[in-house]
Amino acid sequence: MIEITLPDGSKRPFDHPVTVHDVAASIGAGLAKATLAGKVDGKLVDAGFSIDHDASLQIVTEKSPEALEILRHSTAHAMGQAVQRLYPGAQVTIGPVIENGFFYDFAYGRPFTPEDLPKIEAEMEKIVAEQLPVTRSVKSRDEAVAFFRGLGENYKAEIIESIPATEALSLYTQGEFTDLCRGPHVPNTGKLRAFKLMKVAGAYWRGDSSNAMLTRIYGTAWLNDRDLKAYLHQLEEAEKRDHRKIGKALDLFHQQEESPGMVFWHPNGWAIWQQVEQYMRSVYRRSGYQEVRCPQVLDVSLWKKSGHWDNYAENMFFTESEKHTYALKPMNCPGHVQIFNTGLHSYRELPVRYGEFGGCHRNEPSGALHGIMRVRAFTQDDGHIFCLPAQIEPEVRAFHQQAMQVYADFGFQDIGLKIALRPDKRIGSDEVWDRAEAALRTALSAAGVQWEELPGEGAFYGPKIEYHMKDSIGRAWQVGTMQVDFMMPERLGAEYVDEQSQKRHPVMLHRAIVGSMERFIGILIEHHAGLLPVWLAPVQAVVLNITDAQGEYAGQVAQTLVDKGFRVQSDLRNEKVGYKIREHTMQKVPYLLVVGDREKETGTIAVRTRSGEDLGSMPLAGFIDRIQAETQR
RNA sequence: GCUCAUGUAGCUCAGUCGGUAGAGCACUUCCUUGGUAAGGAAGAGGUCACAGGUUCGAUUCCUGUCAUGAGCACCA
Repeated sequence: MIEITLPDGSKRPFDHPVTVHDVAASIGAGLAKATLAGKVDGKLVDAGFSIDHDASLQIVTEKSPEALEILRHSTAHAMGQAVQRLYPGAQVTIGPVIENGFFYDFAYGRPFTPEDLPKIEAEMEKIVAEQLPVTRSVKSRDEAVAFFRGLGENYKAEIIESIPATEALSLYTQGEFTDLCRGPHVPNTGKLRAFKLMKVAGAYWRGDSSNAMLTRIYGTAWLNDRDLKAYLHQLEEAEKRDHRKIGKALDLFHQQEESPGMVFWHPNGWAIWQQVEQYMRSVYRRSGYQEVRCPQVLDVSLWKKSGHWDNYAENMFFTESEKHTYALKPMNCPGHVQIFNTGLHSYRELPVRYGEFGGCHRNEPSGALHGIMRVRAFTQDDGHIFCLPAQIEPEVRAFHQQAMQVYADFGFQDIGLKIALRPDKRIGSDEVWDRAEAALRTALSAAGVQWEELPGEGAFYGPKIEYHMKDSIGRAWQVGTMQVDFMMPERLGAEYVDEQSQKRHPVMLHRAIVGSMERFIGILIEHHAGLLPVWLAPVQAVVLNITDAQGEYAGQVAQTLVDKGFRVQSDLRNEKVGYKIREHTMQKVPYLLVVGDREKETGTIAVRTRSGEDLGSMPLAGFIDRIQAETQR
């Protein structure tokens, strides 16, 4: 006799072991049909799972939060099966569920191409129509290895070999297809719903670039066609926000073949840059940083001392002159240390804070380049704090608050925080690392925020806090960072004199808020879909005349606003006002100021916003008050 | 760097099963002076990414290079 407790608290007795599906059927035929899986004592299991003891049970249907993941995983299996039907000899490797879908990595004689996808999709549809039952079986590790070797699935066998021998493994079979899988899966392939194969890409076996390149096929899967369509639509919308597209349409910047990974800033784009830079300069000033400027090109001897020659050379650009080898700086820290090293510092002076808009060059792998988000020449809002160990925590806390204020001012609320902890390859004692990591955690706790920890991801000289922001299609980019460094001051000979007149090495904190100006502006463009807030907009208003009769007045209005410090242009072309409005609206200019005879006579302007709102006629002074209030920071 | 795809006018894109190319918008000129998202007409504009090869002939086919895109790896 066993008793099954349902989520509503009701209990059902059975005199023999029952499956999840049996229990569902005892409740109703409709529920049985809708059953995708079950949750027994909180553990996800297949619908066919047999319960042999008193247990709590939750039936998983498409309404359950777990449904989508199960569906996606089963859809991945259907794709694996389809590929093996169409391309005998293709080996399946791993096929996990990811955000919005799934992928599967295949090893095959040739890479798959986009042309293969429709065929595979059609075969998947067949598999769905066949309604193949999905069954689970258990094998010992060694049995499983032998089984997959027998099938010629060597990659699979390799994965299983790395699992302890004592573990039993579950295999899922549908028709002729069997794969190793933790499950659960849908009871039969007929349960699969709306799916679409999205793209093919290369991916290294086990994520290691020294291994073979497999073909990865990405797919998306949803509960119904409506959700699938909504997702595809969302992707299209996101594409419209792409900073490369908007950058071209709004004439912000361009890139060209002769300078891969570098940016030509056009007047409009540079206007945005200047706003960001001047804002960040005021942040430096308000938070106790002294702005400095260092050379771009430095002799390699310095990079040998700093450790970059040994650890970073493959990412650096070099140049020669008169038998000396120089490097373009990939980082600003060694330069700041040189400034700190001039003169003698007392512990009383600390913390010393330097800030720079530091241009860096890094020879990034060609495949990593991405618009202005990932470039080879970029400018960091890079600051370094030379301080005492006891000052780490207050400095980190102050930085965090300042950083969050900056993000909020730029319109970002959703910032992902991570702490990257000690890597295997590191310098310094565990005790020092303990202290450094604890300081970061304490500072963030004090700020009352959540973070994710990334073991092994820290820099070799210290742990770091990373601030991440998402772009329009969900890719997360690191912007700000705060790093604790116990090494560089020693390597480069930075010193201060302590209370006992002893020379000591200060702790060095590396910090950036926007990270790279280029990336941050790229994210700004995507975040606002090009509709930059008035204080950042490259052109804040355009004055439009209706006929030549108001040309002079329009010019005066524009000049008055320019004199007040606003970025304003006039458009006096011989075009209809509707034409000009369309053009400047598409250029996303926040305010269009129309002047006709009425405005000219009364000394007013008719104000229209880029969203199409008509604010009516107002005296110029009234508009100035408005835009002034809006652009204050 | 790796896999796949792409590279045609300022922009967005057609096209040539091998016979040196076309649209819309933008641009120039003329007409039009019109009150809130495209007024009309005419014109100019391309070594079809670059370099080799095959061919009577290559923008088209092949190879290589460069760049770009997606993903992987790497990272602000």
